[in-house]
Amino acid sequence: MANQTAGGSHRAAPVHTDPEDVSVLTALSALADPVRLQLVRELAGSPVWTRSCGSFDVPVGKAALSHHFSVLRGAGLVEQRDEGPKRVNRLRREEFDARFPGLLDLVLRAENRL
Amino acid sequence: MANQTAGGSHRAAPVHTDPEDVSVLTALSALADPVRLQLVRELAGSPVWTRSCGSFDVPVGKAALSHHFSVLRGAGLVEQRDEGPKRVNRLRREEFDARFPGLLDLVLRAENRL
DNA sequence: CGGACTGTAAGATGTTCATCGAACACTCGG
DNA sequence: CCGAGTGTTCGATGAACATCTTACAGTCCG
Repeated sequence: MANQTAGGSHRAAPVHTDPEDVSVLTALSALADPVRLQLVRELAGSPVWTRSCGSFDVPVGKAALSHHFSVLRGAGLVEQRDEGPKRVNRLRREEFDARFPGLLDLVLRAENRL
Repeated sequence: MANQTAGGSHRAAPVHTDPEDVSVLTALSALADPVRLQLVRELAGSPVWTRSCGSFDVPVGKAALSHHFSVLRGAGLVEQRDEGPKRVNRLRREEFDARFPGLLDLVLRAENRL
């Protein structure tokens, strides 16, 4: 019957935090980690809603990966949506940029090595 | 004979890091701490070279304080100079801003609660 | 249904880091 | 030279966190 994108999954919906409710400290802490930094960067270089959690080339297991995405959600950086068995991601560019102007741009600059 | 600012103290000079040599990760990590955030903010609101390390109203002992200043120096955020028995500080606004445009401005905005 | 795939949850482990207390170094004024 | 003031270093402690392993909960396909 109902398809994935349509009806709605029976899975617990991911908890999202509005960037407006995020403190500077939380935002900086979220970005101050090599793995999460790479996630954000890869995400920024991909079309929206195209990357599932497992599609990232990071050197950690899926449990840790799940944790990192939880942190990114809590910082208002990433939005997630269930699409069949996968959970696809979107970088909340505009919303996050409205709350912290220039921060994402800064982090995404190639000049900024690790 | 030689006065403090002139001759040069016999004390170990503080180790400074050029903002140009600082990674994004280091910069974000340095700012992702409540005590250091407060130090930077207080420093930004004071004239240059007027604040000694002990003049900040932070809820930590002097040992921890010394550590935090070390981190801030390592991130290219603060410059220190010995002035008599005191060590006075300067926020490296322009230099840091050249390396990470907008980051300091963002952190100093009053709108950004802790 | 059963199995492959994807992600989350819980518990254990190890490391990093913020903090403190105490000892030390240096400067300056009596 | 001594003492007050200022800051650093060292060792230890405790908390936070990143990670793993294992177990579990969904979704989809045959």
